[in-house]
Amino acid sequence: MYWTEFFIPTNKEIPADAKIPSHQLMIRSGMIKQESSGIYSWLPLGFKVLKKIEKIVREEQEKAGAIEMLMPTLQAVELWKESGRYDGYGKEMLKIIDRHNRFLIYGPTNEEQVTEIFRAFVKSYKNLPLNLFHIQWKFRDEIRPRFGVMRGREFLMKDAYSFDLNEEESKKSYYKMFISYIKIFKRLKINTIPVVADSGEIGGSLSHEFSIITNTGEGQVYCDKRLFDLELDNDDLNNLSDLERAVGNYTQFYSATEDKHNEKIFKEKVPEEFRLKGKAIEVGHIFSFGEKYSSPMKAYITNKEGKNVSVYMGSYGIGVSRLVAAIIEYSHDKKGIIWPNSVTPFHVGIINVQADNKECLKVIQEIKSEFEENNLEVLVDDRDESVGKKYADMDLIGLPYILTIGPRDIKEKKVDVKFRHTDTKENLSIEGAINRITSLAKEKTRS
RNA sequence: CGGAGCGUAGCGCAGCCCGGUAGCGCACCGGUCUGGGGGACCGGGGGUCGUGGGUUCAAAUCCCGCCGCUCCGACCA
Repeated sequence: MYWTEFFIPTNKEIPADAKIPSHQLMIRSGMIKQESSGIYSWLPLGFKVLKKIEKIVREEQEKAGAIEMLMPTLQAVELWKESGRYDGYGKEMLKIIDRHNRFLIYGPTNEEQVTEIFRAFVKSYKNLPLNLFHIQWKFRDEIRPRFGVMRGREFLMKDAYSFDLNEEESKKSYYKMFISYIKIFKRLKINTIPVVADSGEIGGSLSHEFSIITNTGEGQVYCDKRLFDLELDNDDLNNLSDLERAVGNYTQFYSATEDKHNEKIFKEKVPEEFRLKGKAIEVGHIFSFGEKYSSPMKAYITNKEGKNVSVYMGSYGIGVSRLVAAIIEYSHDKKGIIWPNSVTPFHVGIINVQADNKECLKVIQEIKSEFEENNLEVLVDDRDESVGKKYADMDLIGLPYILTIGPRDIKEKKVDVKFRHTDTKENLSIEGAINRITSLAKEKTRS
């Protein structure tokens, strides 16, 4: 992709309304544009990242046995009255009246909807377990939206819903999702902390939040750093005891939110060098809530004995749009964003020092196609701008590998390579640079 | 929802207190020179001052209503 043929409206000025780094950087790098309080357009660069995160989430959820579908954004309020949540959720629900004077809501979540689908089609224990997920826009009419897409009113969320015959089976589904979440966050290169959580409005007994620690989150979290070094074996875990062991590996370490934190236990359990406390951004939340919805909504299944019983459910959310901001909070410097390879909008940025130098353009085109043959995405800054501006913009939008092509170096078939992650530069041969970056990018994109 | 503040060119702001027909930086357009970290010079374009009303000979400026946005607090992926 050439910069002049794409659309990246960058801005040098820090927008007055944006207070936290991710919000400022997303606006300055032309990823998003605010349309209303808590409502944003996703411009091409932001959209690319959003889609990449979405893809990773989808792949991992499917590996864990969840099946993708799509439910509508608008829901009839009747379902919410049936579950008893209509009053509980209250003003956060955006209500819409259609021309027939029917009340609809822009869904803040989909437990009711999916339960309705389930009860319409599934009648037998033989069809269980089942886990359905979708990635859909939600709307919660927050009292005070803030921090850009971190706490918007409209947001993209992956929500999965599990259906099981009984509590034990349901636990299995829950643990599978727990492990799947660990894998997702690993691929996104963010350290998340699973914290035992209140289940809030969703309700239920077993619940974990997955948070990342940054300077600008909301609410304190305390944890044991050793959590971050844990490795998952890649085997598919299918029986409860294996799953329990894998999850237990994580939950054995101390982690607590402010309200549940116990300084004494913290100090007993966690050696000083592993103690970590900071502000948390919640990026995922999983719940097991049994019959909370299936019972009032009569989502019954027939068990082996021929009896009708309420299905056991759980729900599992990931804030996809929030993750874009969360990753930036986690990975940026004064100059701009630093994307992990797995979600970067382009892997390689190429700066053309002299916009009208034909020889440079030719070399760039060759380098570009070679990267593209290796499935790396390339953005060539071919604008007729000063070099300084091009560097500043490249750093701002956060591409991991930045090549400088200029008349000085191409005579010797060399190129300057900047590694954004380490903020280091090397002068390499063109072939060497291509090989090096290709292997680095692939290695880091996988894992 | 309680408290505070803001709305003037695409962005960041000054002007408002003390009323007299709107300004700065960046961005943008044309040109010349440049080009290895936001380059220089010359020449240009662009604003119903959020909106409705009131006071006044005269309102960006004073008064009232409305709308929008932001910040601090209580709530949420």
